[in-house]
Amino acid sequence: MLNERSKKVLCAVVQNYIDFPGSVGSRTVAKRYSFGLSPATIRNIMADLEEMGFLTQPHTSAGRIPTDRGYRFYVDSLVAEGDYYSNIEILQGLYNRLEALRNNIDVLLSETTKTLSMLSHYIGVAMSPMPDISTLKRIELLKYKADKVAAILFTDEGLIKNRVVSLDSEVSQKDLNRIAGYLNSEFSGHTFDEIRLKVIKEMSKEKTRCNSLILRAMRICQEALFFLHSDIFVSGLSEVLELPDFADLKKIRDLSRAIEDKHTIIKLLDKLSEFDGVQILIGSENLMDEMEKFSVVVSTCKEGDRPIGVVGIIGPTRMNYAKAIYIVDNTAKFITKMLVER
Amino acid sequence: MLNERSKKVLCAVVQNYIDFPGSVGSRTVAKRYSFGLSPATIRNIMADLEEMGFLTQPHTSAGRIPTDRGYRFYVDSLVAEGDYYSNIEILQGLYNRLEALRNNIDVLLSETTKTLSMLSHYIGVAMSPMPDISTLKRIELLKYKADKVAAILFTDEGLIKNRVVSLDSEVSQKDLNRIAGYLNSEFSGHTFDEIRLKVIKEMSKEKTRCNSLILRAMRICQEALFFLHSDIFVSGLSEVLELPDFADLKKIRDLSRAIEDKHTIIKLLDKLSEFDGVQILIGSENLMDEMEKFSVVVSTCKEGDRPIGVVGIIGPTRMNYAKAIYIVDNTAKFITKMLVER
DNA sequence: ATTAGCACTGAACCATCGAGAGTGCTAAAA
DNA sequence: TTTTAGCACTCTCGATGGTTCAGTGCTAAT
Repeated sequence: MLNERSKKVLCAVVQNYIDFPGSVGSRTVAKRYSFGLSPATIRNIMADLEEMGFLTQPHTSAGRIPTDRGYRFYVDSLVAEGDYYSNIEILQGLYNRLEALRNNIDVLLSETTKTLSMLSHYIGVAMSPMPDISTLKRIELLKYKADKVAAILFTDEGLIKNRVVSLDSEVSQKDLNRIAGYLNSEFSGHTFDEIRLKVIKEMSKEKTRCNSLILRAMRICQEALFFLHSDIFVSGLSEVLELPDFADLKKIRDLSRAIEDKHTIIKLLDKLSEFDGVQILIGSENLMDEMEKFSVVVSTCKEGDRPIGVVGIIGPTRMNYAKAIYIVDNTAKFITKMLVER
Repeated sequence: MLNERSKKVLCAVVQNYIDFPGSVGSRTVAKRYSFGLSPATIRNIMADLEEMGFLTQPHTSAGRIPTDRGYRFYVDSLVAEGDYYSNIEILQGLYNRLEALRNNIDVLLSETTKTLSMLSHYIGVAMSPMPDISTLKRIELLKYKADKVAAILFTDEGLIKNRVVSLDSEVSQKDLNRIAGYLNSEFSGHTFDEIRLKVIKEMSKEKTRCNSLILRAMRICQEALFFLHSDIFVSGLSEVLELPDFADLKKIRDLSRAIEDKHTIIKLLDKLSEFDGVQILIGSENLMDEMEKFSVVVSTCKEGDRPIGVVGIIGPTRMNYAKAIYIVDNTAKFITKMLVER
């Protein structure tokens, strides 16, 4: 459908647009990339590419700029060729700083976003695994105040969460230990989703309602395990505001709305986390109105098949994809190593 | 130095500028605020006010706009008169939503910032107490992996923090309990600052180095207590971007740089937290270059004399101060109640 | 001390114009 | 048949200039 020559021209246009702001004309392409073709020929090809939806004109008599579809083609051929960036030294230096934080996953992820945004000059994002599908490793209950208990949740993914829950009556630490023991024997090794179901089922049993220990245990679970959510970290908005792409206010508003709506971002990243390797969504592929001018490049850190975190970059569709892919890929691998070895 | 009439004119100009964007001229003041004076007289007064540094002209033959000093005078007289906003019902409705979160201070504060920004249409900020001056109530050590321990720190302010620390050798939970017991007996009731000093002192003692239990305890403390920092929550950037004040890119960049630099914001809020009641910093009073076009309205939640949290609003200097003060004041009182009753 | 009157100022808006970049089309060349 | 040169055309962008308008500062009268 697209002959070799058209492909080359398309990629040249996209590349040039990424490298230099401003629409790209036939003359530029003919000159800068040596096709041995005259501007007129390039013009014809570009007209064809426009017809096919890879390029568009901001206005008659301007050059062409890529559409989302154009970027997609470019990125796909980039990935196919494995033609990324490469200067590992710079990365390594920044990663070293993160080494010291490996014990505390939330601090690690939060700092990782800063590193990502520094490296890429785009927005860095990172997300801890979705609690719903995380598996509980252990729960500990510590008496906190007379009728409050701090529940410490450990997951197989290495997350540690603490939540305070209120009880209807005072309970001794000894009783709490018994309750915790019971909960661990029942729920350890199950995902939070499963546990929630079990709790609901258990609560409806006659037997449970009579056994005050189990009843208490279930109540605590209800409060402690519901409404858990992924932690998400975002940083580097000020980086992208320096880019010429963000000259207009509307775009900035959209972006800031999008990144403040953590819930939606979490869903987006979660959906991507089932795949392996670097995933890329370009412009409207995001399926979020506010994000239609932006691209997302992410990779999921996995231990076996289980996601243990997501890292990535958000930037304008006119993004240096080669560099972004390279950075995200390496950062994900680095974080994976740190989290798995932990 | 400023006679009654000048004061009134000054406040009228500021009020008008806050209510309607655009510089305010003598005619407007004379008309909208019934002084019984002609525009010409107002003009003279305004010229005086400019000379004294309360007002400024964007350009000759434009109206006047307030300087930071002008705002300051206005705000001071606002506070002196206790002349705030008042429709408590709206607030109450939003606060109810927060009630459910009272057990978990970080979730509470994070949601509070959203409420603040929704109410004010400016940026909401909230900060947990500075760990340095928080007092440790209890420390618990839970075995996490072979050579890792999760340290759970409880403070008198109601914070719960967990950190993972690495050990040089495996330690049993029983030993950990002994270590925790020792640490609690030694450090409970002391601030983290004090504890850090004690740890350093202890580490230098010959006796310590020989006692492997104490040595371990100190090592754990070192890792767990150092580099603690306040949690800070910020939200509502997209709200302020809708304001006409944020038409120009430079301002947006400054603001986003300022709120991404959490460290500096923490220092700023910390400095303000020693005072009681609503504190206001206008424009350049912030002493941060990036913040010179913005104002901060905060109030510290205290239990007795001890700060247990800071809540506030960041917005343009052209801010509805009466409303902002009202919102911050009430929110701080509400949060204080929730945290203290906990 | 206050005010009316008036000349003056500078931003904002609008229309116009020329330059420049780049196109599409046509006809000639390969 | 494909490629290219040539040319008319289109649209943006920046500069220019005129007009309007809000609001000032000053002066002289009240």
